[in-house]
Amino acid sequence: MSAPPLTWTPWAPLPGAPSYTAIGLREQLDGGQAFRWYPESDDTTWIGQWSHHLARLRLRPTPTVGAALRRDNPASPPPLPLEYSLPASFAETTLPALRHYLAIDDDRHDRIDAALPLATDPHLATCHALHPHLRILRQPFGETLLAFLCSATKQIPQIKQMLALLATRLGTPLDFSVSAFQNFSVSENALPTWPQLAAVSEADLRACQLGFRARYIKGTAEVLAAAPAWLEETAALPYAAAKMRLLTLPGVGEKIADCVLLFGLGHHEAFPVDTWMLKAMARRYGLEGWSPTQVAHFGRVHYGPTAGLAQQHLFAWERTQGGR
DNA sequence: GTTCCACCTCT
DNA sequence: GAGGTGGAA
Repeated sequence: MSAPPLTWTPWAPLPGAPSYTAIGLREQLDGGQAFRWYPESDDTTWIGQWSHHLARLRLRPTPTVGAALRRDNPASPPPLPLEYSLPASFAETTLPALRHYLAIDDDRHDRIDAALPLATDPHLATCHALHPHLRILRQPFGETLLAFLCSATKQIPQIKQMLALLATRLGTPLDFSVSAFQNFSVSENALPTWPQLAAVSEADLRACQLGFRARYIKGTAEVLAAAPAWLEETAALPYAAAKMRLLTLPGVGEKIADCVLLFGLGHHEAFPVDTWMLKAMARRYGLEGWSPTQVAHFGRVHYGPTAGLAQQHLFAWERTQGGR
């Protein structure tokens, strides 16, 4: 009855996936959208989880000769194709799930990317040039809600730590043996579902280093437990109506609602505004003194259906280049 | 309608 | 003080 040993499929190209630089792949997987991807030995190979899935991604390894040829321009290595490796016994279902998660062959992403107002918005064009292939992930709704309830006044490494603890202590084991994992930060468990969260005490949640967020997660779990179709019904609503429902949950304000709407429900008109974005829009767009709500409104009006992707580009640039 | 502060835990 | 929210002033 013990889980089978895990064997990985051989590394293979991921058809339809964009090419990334190491920096770009890090921004894509660990830049504030998702919190369950970990680099392996270097920053070109990552292992990550979502739902009951586990996957590895890497940049196609460069031959040594290639590295030598790039010696003249080491600061900007060329983008490399993405490769994947999956648990062999689940590859048949995980591969399509991975493609969906990464929005590969998603013409909606391609249309939105093409519709970004790069010609009339020079700063956005600068940001976009830094990560031309950055895309909005398509993450499971319930997990996205949990992740961003953890995110209040926390940095990415701390959010990842909370989610890893939640999975390890409260989640359901995956069908893999523990020894399969090469990175200790990767939990052998899925994240706890909302029914599972409703069944544990606030004290158990606090033991996952959630702090005051434990009360919000417990409260949200109770709301969802009292209305079993809550997530499903919310997922069926358009942006504004889904947002109103999310805002009724304890611990969900406008920023977290917009993150969940964008990363978990694919509502690209969402424009999450945190302190980084407040700073970015004040400095780059002259919005000094504007409130977060006002900046969010500006973003939705200015960028329309491309607001979510534009926000991710502006956000990435501000965090990594913003000192200039 | 806006502003201020407590809320956990760690850097 | 931190990638926020809720309640009070």
